[in-house]
Formats: sequence, structure tokens, C-alpha cells
Amino acid sequence: MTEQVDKINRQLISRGYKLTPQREATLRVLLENEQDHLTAEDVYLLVKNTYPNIGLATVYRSLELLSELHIVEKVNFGDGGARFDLRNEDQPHMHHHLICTRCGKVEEIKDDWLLPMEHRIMREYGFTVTDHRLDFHGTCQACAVEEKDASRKAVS
Amino acid sequence: MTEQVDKINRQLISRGYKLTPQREATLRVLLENEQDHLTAEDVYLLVKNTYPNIGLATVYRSLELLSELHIVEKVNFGDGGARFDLRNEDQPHMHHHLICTRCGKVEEIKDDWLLPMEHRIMREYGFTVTDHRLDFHGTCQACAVEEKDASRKAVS
DNA sequence: TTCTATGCAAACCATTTGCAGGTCG
DNA sequence: CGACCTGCAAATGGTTTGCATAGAA
Repeated sequence: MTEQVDKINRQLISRGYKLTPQREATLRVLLENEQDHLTAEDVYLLVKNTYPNIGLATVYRSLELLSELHIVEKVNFGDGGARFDLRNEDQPHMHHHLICTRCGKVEEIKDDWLLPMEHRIMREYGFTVTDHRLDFHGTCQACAVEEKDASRKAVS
Repeated sequence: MTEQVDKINRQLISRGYKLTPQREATLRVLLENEQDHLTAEDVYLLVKNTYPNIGLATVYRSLELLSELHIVEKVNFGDGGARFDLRNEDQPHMHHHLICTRCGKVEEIKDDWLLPMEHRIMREYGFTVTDHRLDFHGTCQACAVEEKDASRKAVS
């Protein structure tokens, strides 16, 4: 993980920014919670564990900086606050999400299924795609089971 | 267009709601601007032309009601305010968007290319998809031309 | 010193809510 | 009357900004 921090540090420097302790703490929280989709508030509370004096505004500023450098991706599931996903550099595009509308859990799909579609968009619309986002809404497996249980109970 | 209003009126009634003048005015604005992706504020200002006394809160409440009935779709492009798209009933799923990051224009794609993907998600993840959203970010044809012009000028 | 970054509090802005009146059946 | 609906104003909640200070080059 520290290699990743080093690497990002170099990215920051090459763009004229510094990896301050606050920025590093924020970054480490993101690295340690790569699977989750944290809100700014979540990140703030977690960073406070290792850096209690940090201000919420600084977390926002750090997250925005990391977004600019395409190190994290700011995503919006429509439920109030924005969330921040670490970007995986060996994946040129954002990963996709399965969002359960019942329990709110967000699962990730790592495959990138959309390249053929992007070529088609270029051909048919003359639109050069640089990025995309794809979210599916529905019911996750666990919730499907629970719903079946609930309806069975309702009948009996 | 009035047939559409009638139809939606019936949908409202069947769910126990009324098509009040305010709701109708809001709905008509959406029908008249089907191609645009209006924010709540946009809708508010347009409705005010035909119904000057309407309050912003009422517009929000009407839009929320229409969202619940799946007559309009609330979408969030990540630029501050939510936008509202009329849903096309012969399309079971949301249409897709091409969002130009240079001029901000939003184009629509009417095709639904994702059904095979949804079947695969069911098989591989046990996730029941009820809806999806797919947005592509990039440069539209017009902007691509302008950028080429700009770079040519820079060279000469 | 000079420029950047930080913490705090205040400001902002889209959206929601409380409430007192209004409408319709 | 009773249930729903509206307009207004106030509250809310996530995010941004102003500003004085602190730190690094």
C-alpha cells in the first residue's frame, strides 16, 4: 500500500501539489476502504481516527484534489451525498455498480462490458467517449430471499 | 399532447391522486420540453409563465409525485441540481445519455443495449435488475470540430 | 518572504418540511 | 366536515468559501 502512496505522491508533485499529512491520511482511508463507497462524511470520521484535528473542509478539498487527478472518482447514487471510489489504474474506465434499492448495498462489477458500445457510439453519433458510468438498480440476492420469506409468512 | 395528459390523469386517479391545475401545468412543461433535461428550477420558471402564483415547493412536490408514478425520471449528472426526464412508456428502461464535458450538451440514445447484460448479472450475481442508468462522458461532434479548429489556429 | 495548505465558521444552494389557509367531494 | 393540496417561510444537509494562521520552499 505504501508503494501506492508513493506513486500518488509523485503524481501530486508532478502537478505542483504536495502530499501533506492531511492528504495522506485521507488517501490512506480511501486505500483501506477500497471496497466501500464512502461519503465525504464517512471519510472525515475515519480520518479523524488518525488525524483528530482535521477539518471537514480539508477532507472535501483533498477529495476534490484527488478527483481532479483521477485518483478517486466522485459518484452520485442519488441518495443525498456524493461518494468516492478509488480508481483502479489498470482499468481505464469506471467500474459498474449494482445498487440494491431495498437494503442500499452497493456491489461492484469489475468487468468492462461497454467497449463495443463505445465504438458504436463513435460511429453512429460522432461522440468521443472518454468515460462512462453504469449503475443497475434492483434487488440483491439476500434481499430477494428475505422478501420471499416475508411473503411466505404473510400467507401462512 | 392532451391525450397524454388525459392518460396520466387516469394514472393519477387510479392511485388516488388528483391532477390539480398546478400539477397539470408542471406536467405540460415537461411534455413541451421533452428533449431537454430540466432542473427543478427550470421547470419552476417555465411553469410560472402559465401559472404565476405557483410555489417552488409545489413544483418539487409535483415532480416527486410524477417520479413515484414513473412518469418522469429523476436523474443526476453530478452538476448540482437533479434533472427530470419524461419517461417513454414504450421503453421499459431509462434511455442513455451522451454528456459532452466541453459544452455540457446532453444527447439521448434511445436504444436499449443492456438486456443481455442484465441477464448475465442475474446469472452471475443473483441480482434482480429493475432499472439501470448509463451515461457516457466525452466530446460531442461539434466540440471535436471546434477543438480541431482551435489547435490548427494555435499552430499557424 | 512568498506561496500553498489548513481549520474554523459563515455562506450557499438545492431540496424538504411545518403550518395556516384553501379546495373539493 | 374531512382529506387532500397549496404557498410561504423556515429548516435542513451536503458542500463551498472567506479569512486569518501555520507551514514549507
